[in-house]
Amino acid sequence: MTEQAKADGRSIDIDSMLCFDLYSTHHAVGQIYTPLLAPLGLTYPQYLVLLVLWRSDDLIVGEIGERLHLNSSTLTPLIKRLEAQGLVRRTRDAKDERKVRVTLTDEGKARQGEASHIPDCIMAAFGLPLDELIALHTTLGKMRASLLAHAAADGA
Amino acid sequence: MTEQAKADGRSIDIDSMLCFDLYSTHHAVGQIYTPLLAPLGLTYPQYLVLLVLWRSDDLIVGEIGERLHLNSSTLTPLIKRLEAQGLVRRTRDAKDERKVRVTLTDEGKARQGEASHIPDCIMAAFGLPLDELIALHTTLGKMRASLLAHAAADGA
DNA sequence: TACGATTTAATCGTGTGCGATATTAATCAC
DNA sequence: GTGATTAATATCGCACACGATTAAATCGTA
Repeated sequence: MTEQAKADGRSIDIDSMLCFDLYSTHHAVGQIYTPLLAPLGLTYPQYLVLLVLWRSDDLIVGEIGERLHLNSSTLTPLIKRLEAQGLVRRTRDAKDERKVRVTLTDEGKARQGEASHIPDCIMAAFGLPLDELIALHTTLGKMRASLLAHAAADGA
Repeated sequence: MTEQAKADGRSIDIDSMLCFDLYSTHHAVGQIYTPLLAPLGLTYPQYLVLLVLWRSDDLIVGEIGERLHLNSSTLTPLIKRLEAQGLVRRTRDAKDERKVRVTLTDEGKARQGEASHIPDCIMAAFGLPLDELIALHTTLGKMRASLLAHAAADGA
């Protein structure tokens, strides 16, 4: 058992509590997004891919994967579903045929307008003041960087 | 578009950044847990179920689901996999045959000792001082409560 | 007692996610 | 310039995760 579990009552199992915090808050976010995205015919990961493309269109699969920390085995079928809905096009790069360029269709671009109300809904659902949200963003950024560094170190 | 996006450069898209923070930090936690749990033959959700049972053995499926915010369609197959590994037993409650009681086997109890090094590994990987971790726990708790309240309100 | 409503798990279909592997294209070595 | 290596995407198998539905047991109440 952890040392701090014995030394300090308030920090018992802070590790598993925090992991569970991330796990369950992430789920709770999903429960907010699902009804907002359902009318647009999108899932949350699909919305994330569109967010990336709305910011900078015409990316290859690997570039989307870098931004979202997803690999091709997840992205390929997901992007094909977006293509089946007519929101993006998948075309082989003429210069390098290994690459698949993903570009928004007119309908894919139009979805941005239809989704424009979502950020305010999310901010409202967070229920925290802006400065606290920014602090949270900073803390989670540091934590993620540390976690990824440890994962890479153990894997090497 | 959000109002604060125009007013304050640092808070542009804080909503999607924060959702992505939760999403990707959660994933990063998974990448830390996976190699730690692999020698025990466990996945992270399976480990969470065992954490719950180690704390209080002999729960019904619904009680585990309450604690982890998971429903039976996720838990039933997951617990069956734990049963197939000989870590838990599933028995119908004699008093109320609708309920399935989940209890640890001796081998399931023994896994707790084999997993005892994990919390310290996780704490180290977080890379943040304890007070910051406790503050994060508090913030995420408030956020989760707000998100769930909004989800319930919209659903009703 | 009977019978409709509720509770509890289980099942089904869809959509992520990942590791391992395969496939194809490009590049490097010599 | 050909063979080996590397890079980029796709495929496969497994394990979540959820909503909707189903099935069985129990409860409430007339």
